[in-house]
Amino acid sequence: MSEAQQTRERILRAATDVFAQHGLSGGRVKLVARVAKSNERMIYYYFRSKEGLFIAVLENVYRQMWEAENALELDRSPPLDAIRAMVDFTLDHYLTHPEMLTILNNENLHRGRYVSKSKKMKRLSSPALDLMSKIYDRGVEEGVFRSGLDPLQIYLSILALNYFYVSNRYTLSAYLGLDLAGEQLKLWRRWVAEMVVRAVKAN
Amino acid sequence: MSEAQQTRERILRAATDVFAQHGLSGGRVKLVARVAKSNERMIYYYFRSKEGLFIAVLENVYRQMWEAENALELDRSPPLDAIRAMVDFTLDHYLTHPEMLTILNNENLHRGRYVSKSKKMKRLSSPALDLMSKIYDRGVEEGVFRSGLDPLQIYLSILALNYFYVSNRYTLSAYLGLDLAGEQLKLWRRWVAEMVVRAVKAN
Amino acid sequence: MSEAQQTRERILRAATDVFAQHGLSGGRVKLVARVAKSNERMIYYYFRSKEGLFIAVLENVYRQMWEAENALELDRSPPLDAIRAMVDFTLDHYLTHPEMLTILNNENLHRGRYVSKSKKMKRLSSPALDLMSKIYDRGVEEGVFRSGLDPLQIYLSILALNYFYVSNRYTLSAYLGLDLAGEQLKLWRRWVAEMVVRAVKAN
Amino acid sequence: MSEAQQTRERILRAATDVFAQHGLSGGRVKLVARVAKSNERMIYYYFRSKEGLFIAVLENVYRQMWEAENALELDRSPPLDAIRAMVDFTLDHYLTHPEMLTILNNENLHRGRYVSKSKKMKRLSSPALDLMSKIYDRGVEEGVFRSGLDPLQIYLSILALNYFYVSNRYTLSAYLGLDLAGEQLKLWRRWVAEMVVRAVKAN
DNA sequence: GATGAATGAGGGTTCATTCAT
DNA sequence: GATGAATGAACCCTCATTCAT
Repeated sequence: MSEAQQTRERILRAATDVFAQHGLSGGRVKLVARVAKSNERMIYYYFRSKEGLFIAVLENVYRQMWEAENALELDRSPPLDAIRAMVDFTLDHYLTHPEMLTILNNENLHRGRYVSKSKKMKRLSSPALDLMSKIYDRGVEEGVFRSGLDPLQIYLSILALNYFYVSNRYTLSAYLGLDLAGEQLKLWRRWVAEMVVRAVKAN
Repeated sequence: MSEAQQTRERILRAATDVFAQHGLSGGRVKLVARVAKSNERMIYYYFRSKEGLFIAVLENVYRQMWEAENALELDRSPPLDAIRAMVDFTLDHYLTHPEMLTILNNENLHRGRYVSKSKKMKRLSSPALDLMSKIYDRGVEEGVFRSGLDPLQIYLSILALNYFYVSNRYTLSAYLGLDLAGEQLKLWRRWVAEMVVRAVKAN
Repeated sequence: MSEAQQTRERILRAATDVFAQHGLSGGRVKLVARVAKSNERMIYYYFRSKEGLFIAVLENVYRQMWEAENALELDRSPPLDAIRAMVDFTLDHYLTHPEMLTILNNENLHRGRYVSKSKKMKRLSSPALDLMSKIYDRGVEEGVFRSGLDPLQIYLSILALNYFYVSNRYTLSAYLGLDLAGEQLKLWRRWVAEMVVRAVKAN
Repeated sequence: MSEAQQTRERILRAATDVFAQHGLSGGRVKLVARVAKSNERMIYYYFRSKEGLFIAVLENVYRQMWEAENALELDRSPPLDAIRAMVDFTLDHYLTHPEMLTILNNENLHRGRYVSKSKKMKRLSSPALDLMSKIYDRGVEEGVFRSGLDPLQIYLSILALNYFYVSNRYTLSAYLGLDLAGEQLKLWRRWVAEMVVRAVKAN
């Protein structure tokens, strides 16, 4: 990778961290420059504006999710195992990419304004959703899943249960007076899998 | 209510809207003043600082949730019906108080920093969680629920499934190319109830 | 003293402290109110404006100096003793009324703008200067002082040597790395008396 | 000097004037920018804050004094002439650098707070004080000065007599109803020299 | 005589951004 | 490709002051 590309990369990574920690309006261009060990001018050179930088970060976050989903190989696993693997994968991805959550929350705050400004992101389609459809169909075929369900809803449920837990752990901890990390996390992982499985299993 | 209190109230409501739409750092004090039909100075008169204002908004959002939960009367409903009512209640509260979601997201962004600065919010305890415990115990007693579950997990699941759907509808719509409002919303409501019921029902 | 007058008095004293510590532009009306255990509105009630308050403080400071000078009884002391008494008096007054120094400095900063706005202060005349004139004349008459000197210059010298020392002790201490209080102060007192005496004594 | 340095210099000069005329809290950043023919932002670019700017001004004032003192060449003058030269030098420096007085007064107001924040000013030592020590020692050696005096006191006396006169001329003029500039100034210069000489001269 | 509520103007400071080199 | 200097607009906040009661 050329030096120039390295600079660009460093800025992008720094921006991901900064926006993840402070949000879009709270994230300072100056801080990005400092974290990236570059200078502000370079940010404008490579990304045109703060908004441009944010969109690049957004694209990167989505792309990483997309690539990770794409790497999933569950075509031949038994349907129930595949479902459990999906749960694990989702939770792990959120835990290892915490920046994703806050950056997506920011997008929600702005009602998806920046996603729609990106040319790259027009309908990436979700590999995981496609996968879930296949798994579900196979499960029904094999008689382990009950028919008539919507794979989208199953998929969204997995996202929801994990997203909420990881995203809200700080306020929930404060509100409920519990520590949601550690042992609780393991229990939650098992509980989510169980919920989803019970939701789809035949009889 | 005195005129002074009305002014305070107007500011608080305006701030709730503004912070809900733009976040904490994106929310402008000037805008709050304009929306409240007051002036900037009064904000500092009543709330000391922008941060003080945000904390007041946060307290208000929590209090409203707490009051709504407290008004729930499900002590004598059949356990399964009570569960379904909880799902409905949660989803409805989120839909009618959309400001809650973004404001809580902001709190999560800052890792609960402002909740912990509030004196009023130290452990409000959640009436809904208590209620869920009672419902669950009764359900087990009556033999309709299977035993050995954690009411907290059941409760969090209801929150998660609804929170995610309402909070992320804009990015999900864009990402998946669907409209999650309208008919889809009704289906989701039914699906959440079904998931939770299946998770807790005896056999 | 009526309650009303007490309030006025408390405000005036508080203002003297506040202006002495922070200067005119640095002194906050709010702080004066707090220190006086009253409220801002009362300040405007009694003094019309911040400037009016400052002028009242200024008048007070001058009046106290004037009264103290007026109480000096040195008409019958031997001239040399009288001179020494003047030195002591001046230094002591500065030490016991440190607010005077900063408030006068402030006046100097503004080139005497506020003195000239006061109706009460138009030419109070200085009792101490008059006294010095008498002492000097007597000293010449008695042959202990040399003739041809200007009592004003003698008087100003006493002021200068004491004013400077008390007023600048903080910066001088920092600049020269010395402690000008304590023992040094005693030596200075003696030195000033000696200087003045040597300046006026015949041969 | 580079253009950038010129900008910095212009701001510093402007700030010296503004703080000298209005004090620290009375001095407006906006005014500094206007006088410097620059803009407010540059002040923060070069000096970080209003306080930083004030400290820079303070350092500059001290440095100028230090340099001027350093340029004094009185090693070979007859001791009495040297003393008189010191008096002239001090008075002239105050007259040509009137900003020094108000800025130092401000420092005194704040009890030397800003001097102690400066890294550059930790003990510059005073060339003039060193010089005075040498002059005094030589004077004693040559038998023209009486022994047993403290050069610091002699030096401070010169400062005091001149500082007071220049610094307080506005209030004194108003208070005493005199004009202290013009002819009076010449007389004062002579008087100060005479006082100091009489204080140190043998017999 | 005393107080809480309200206000406009302006305070210092920081923001994202662009100009030169 | 990289950097220091410069900028205008806007930010949060505080000021002295006045309006009602």
